[in-house]
Amino acid sequence: MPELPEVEAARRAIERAVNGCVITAARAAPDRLVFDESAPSALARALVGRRVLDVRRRGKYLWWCLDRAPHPVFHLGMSGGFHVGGADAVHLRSSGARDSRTARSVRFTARFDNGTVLRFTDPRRFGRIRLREAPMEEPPISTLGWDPLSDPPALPAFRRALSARSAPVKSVLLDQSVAAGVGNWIADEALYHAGMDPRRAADTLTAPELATLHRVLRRIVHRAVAVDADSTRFPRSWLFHHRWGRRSDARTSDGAAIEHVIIGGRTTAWVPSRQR
DNA sequence: CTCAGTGTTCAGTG
DNA sequence: TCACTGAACACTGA
Repeated sequence: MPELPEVEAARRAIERAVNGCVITAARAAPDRLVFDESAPSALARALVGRRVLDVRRRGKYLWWCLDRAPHPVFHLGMSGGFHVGGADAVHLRSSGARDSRTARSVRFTARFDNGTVLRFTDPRRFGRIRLREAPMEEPPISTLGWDPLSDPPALPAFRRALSARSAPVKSVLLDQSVAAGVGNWIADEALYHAGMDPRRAADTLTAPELATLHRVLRRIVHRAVAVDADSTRFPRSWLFHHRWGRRSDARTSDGAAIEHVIIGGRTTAWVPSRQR
């Protein structure tokens, strides 16, 4: 799930549930991949007793500003997600295949003094939880480019960034040091609505094309965030609803053929009859 | 059984 | 050094 809109939806849910609350307990599964150099025990130690002053996001990274450093920084990877529950709302150990699968993928749990329980799940374990003294000033967050929601680029900056790159425009959009938070489906969606061939070298785009892409990218992100990243509420006209179908016969809602190519190592859905 | 997948990083190349 | 490409990572579901 996790591109910018999903992470922003998670940020808002967490903020709503626990802003101003004190962490009363924290448990991290022993998992090198997820926690890396911060031992799980160190993570729990740093969090318990701390108050959450703010929940912030930039690109696909989300972090909690506590009343004392270090602060936990989260990345959802390919399959990560937060689950917010009241003291008795979530029974991850109850019966049912789905629940036990979810329970198995819990990598981190925190309890708060208002009874809320927050769980970070990630079956595929590409997600990351790290401690940072000053998240904004340190990698990886300090290396991120502009955020299309909270820090959108002015058109001239957008134009400069793209016209300096010879890689396919799709790859440039996915570059987090350029557009933080843009992921595979948002890049495809933006290029589809901009009528632009994703394989084109970014430095061959004309000024009007760049202006269109700039506008469309912001619109997609805003719309997705406005519905809390609930894809069932994305506009029907979006490529999103059709890109996942069987590759051979995928079509847009009005019948245009969807092709799939690999660009920058990622499957790219596009409509050759509409994108030049 | 095989393959693709809403992401990032790192080694290799030019 | 830089820009770019492709593989690796780990696991699930189609």
